[in-house]
Amino acid sequence: MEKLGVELEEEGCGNEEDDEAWAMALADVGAAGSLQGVHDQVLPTQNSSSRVIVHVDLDCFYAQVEMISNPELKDKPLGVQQKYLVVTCNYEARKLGVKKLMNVRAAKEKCPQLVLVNGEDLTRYREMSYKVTELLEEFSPVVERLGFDENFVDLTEMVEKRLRQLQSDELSAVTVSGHVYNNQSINLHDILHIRLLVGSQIAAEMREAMYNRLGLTGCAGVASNKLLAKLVSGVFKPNQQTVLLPESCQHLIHSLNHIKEIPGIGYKTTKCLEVLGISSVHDLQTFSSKILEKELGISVAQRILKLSFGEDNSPVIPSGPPQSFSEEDSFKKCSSEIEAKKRIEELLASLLNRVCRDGRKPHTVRLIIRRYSPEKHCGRESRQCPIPSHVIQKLGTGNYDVMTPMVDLLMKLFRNMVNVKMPFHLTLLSVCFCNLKALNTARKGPMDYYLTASSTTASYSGKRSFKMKDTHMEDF
DNA sequence: TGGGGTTAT
DNA sequence: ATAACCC
Repeated sequence: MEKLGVELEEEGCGNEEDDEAWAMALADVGAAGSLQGVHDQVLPTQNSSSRVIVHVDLDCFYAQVEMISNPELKDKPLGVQQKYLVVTCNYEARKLGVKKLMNVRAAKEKCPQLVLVNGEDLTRYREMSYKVTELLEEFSPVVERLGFDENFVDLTEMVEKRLRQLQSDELSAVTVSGHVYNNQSINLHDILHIRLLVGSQIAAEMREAMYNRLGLTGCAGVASNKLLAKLVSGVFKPNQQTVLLPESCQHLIHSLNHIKEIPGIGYKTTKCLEVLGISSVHDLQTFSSKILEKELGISVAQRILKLSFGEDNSPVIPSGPPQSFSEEDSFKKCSSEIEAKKRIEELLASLLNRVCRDGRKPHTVRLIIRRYSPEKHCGRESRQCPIPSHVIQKLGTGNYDVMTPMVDLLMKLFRNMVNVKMPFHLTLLSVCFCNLKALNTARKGPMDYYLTASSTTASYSGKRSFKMKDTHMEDF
């Protein structure tokens, strides 16, 4: 009995609603009579709420979108190119040795028949990405995006609801959809197993809907938290799904060859841990927490230590509409203010279209640059400022030139960062609109609350079509 | 390494 | 404003 408590992560304290849902599910199980033992087994863990989370991960997303756009590309090895990189490729190409983020030359060398399409314009990918998120939101509104091609959904409530609607004699007939991690045996007397199996059925329905309605395939992983759901979703790879039962949690986490494979332990932390002689999950699990806290800070140390045990109490946070819109362009060299201005104008023109279609208004604009350095890692600098309110007003309207004041503003930010009287060498420019507000919230008073609250709730997809009066941009 | 995103400090 | 993380 204690063992069960250990293998469940101690998720954040269950709220009242969770506990109520628990009690109802347990009542149903109890009614099954022969399943009476479930009570004794599960009740001790009730105070630590147990969730059912699915991680949905589209297969080579950009390549799939391209194949839908142009079906001739199906059954051919396809790569999506950004600058000199193949950022992703379909499975035909992978069979022939092409990898993600491979140099175009290396990819062509490995696979001369490789077909390449340019994927620098993310518009269609972004649109399809939000269609996926919105489809998943139909199942449960609690959907968190991770990049363009991954989503987490908290299925806990949906699972409880389905269990409540099951007849007691149907409980023992619940089946899994897809793979069970580690081929672990299912115990239908274990309510945790039952819940996760119902989660696997919902995951299958989600993948079916994605395929039928959007033509997209993907993987899904079902587990009791985001970390485990994400790790398990990748176990069977294209277009399959896997559920993790609690007893195989340690097996999963120890199947990782290196701590850098744990989501949440990134480049910097990995470097830091390497210096401490930590490279395997076991190394991290058994390392002194005090020393770790001193090296990484208490926050990171405690979080990654828990991650190493497969524990992750972070909630699925509904993403809602985006917090920012940005467009960037990288290049070999930009060394004149004139050229920078031209590039900034292009970025801005696309952004204004996007912001306009969103309907909300950005109140802040930011300019980001990357300076050339012989072979150092990134290092970006940025300057931001509020957007003057008279410019904000014109943003949605489509008439009058909002380009000119915005370009002027951005060039001021540019000159604030770059001393244009000295030689410079930039390799990236990016413009970002952020601090998005629902309406012109400049007014104060009781109405303000209602105005902002309602339109933030709306689902996110392209509304409001609009044509720019501004010149040039996407001539080709 | 691209062209995006997020949150924490 | 930067730095870390994610894809």
